[in-house]
Amino acid sequence: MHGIEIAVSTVIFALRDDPRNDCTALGMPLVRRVRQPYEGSWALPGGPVRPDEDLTDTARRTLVETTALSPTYLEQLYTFGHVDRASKPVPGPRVISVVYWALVRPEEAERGIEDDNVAWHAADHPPELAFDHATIVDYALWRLRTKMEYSRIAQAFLGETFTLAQLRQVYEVVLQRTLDPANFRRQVESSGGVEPTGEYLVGGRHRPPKLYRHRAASDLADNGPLTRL
Amino acid sequence: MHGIEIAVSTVIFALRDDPRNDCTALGMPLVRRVRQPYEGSWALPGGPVRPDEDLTDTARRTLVETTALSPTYLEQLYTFGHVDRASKPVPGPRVISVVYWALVRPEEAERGIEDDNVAWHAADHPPELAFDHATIVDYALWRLRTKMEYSRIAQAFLGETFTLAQLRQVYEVVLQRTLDPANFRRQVESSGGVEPTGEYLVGGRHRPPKLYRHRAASDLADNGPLTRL
DNA sequence: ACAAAAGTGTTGAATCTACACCCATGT
DNA sequence: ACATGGGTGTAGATTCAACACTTTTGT
Repeated sequence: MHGIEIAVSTVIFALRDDPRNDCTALGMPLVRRVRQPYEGSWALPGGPVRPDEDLTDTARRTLVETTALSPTYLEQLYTFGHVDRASKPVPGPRVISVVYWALVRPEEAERGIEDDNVAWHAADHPPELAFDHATIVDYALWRLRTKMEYSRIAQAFLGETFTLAQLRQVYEVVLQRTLDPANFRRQVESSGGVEPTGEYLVGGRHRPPKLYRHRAASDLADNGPLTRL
Repeated sequence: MHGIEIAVSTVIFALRDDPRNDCTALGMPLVRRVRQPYEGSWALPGGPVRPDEDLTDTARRTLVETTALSPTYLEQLYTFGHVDRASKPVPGPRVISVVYWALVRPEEAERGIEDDNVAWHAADHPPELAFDHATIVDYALWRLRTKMEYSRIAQAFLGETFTLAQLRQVYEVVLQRTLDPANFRRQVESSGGVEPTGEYLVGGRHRPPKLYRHRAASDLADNGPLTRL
């Protein structure tokens, strides 16, 4: 038997209201390491793959165990397997990490565990991270932003019903630029990804906006022949 | 120590002239299994990861060992880890496969080993394949076609210099549709991915076409923060 | 009445697509 | 001369981006 360990880690994104700056930002839950190496540093949630467990099940399980979150979107990101990635400060066994990335809704994110060892951080300015997790987060962010432009994953950040302004805000926060509301509306409406519920969101300070829902027909992202799995 | 084995497999694509139909098609080298399970079936080249070997090195090494090919483009595709993927006809240990995909040039493909146990097959009509390799090939094909539309990987199929007609043929064969030569030329020229060498390809039956080369500046595909690795 | 977000309309620019047409070579 | 692929030009359709303007609510 060889000495390579295999683990799953997950980069989790959610839109959260930052109370300090009075704005919403892209957040990411991290767990504090309680063992050497990198004891005390922040790291991505994850853990070893059990012998009878599919990789995506490992992702879901470790996610629930450490953060109590269940994602609306979960996709494999990349497998990091460099020989020395787990043996940098002190020698350790080789670990190959199959990394997933996940999106969760704001309400879901609120329910998540939050204590000294599990906390949300800004996705674009993460603290010092253990192992090669900084690179992993960079790549996950890049994938999120890239995929946002040609798929409907933005909807995975929102609940069952939502207004177009809310959906637009998702794009604006993630892509870090403002979008023209008029053009955005037309783009989304003609894409066929959403459909109006007929209801309106009342109680706002201004004209009540239409509510939309996800169109069940098509998937949030086209992953080709992999969607079947 | 757990009982999960970790291996690397690679889907290799090349454009090859099919002598039967007098046309070029997308080919893929496969190796015949010499052991149970699936003994005698065709499978993707690959093998177990050595303890001191990076994943991409395993891909390169097994590629050379079994097919004698060295690719111009090599990228991680996906990691397949379903519990029962290697224990279908007869029980066997669990194997997680990190799959890569590769592109090789025609001249390179000619040099590759070819015998009873290593042979080229049509990428879109593969024979019965071992394990879940049929799914893997499907996915690799999908990725190739998808990525072809927004990157310059098509150039990895060609040598140092090439004509625009040759580059166009790559697109036509892979995407399985004809492209307007005039519009194709403009698209490619304005993309900045190629630059004229100043030379012309002589010896053809018609007007000698300009020769182009890859522009060294930018990479063939934008893989974000992963390009550094 | 007014402020501000929701939603509609319009215009010019940029891009895509189809196709006409000229150019240069081997036969 | 002519067939054929190499290469340029152009007109119409489609898409994109910017912004004016109307609608509807709370205050």
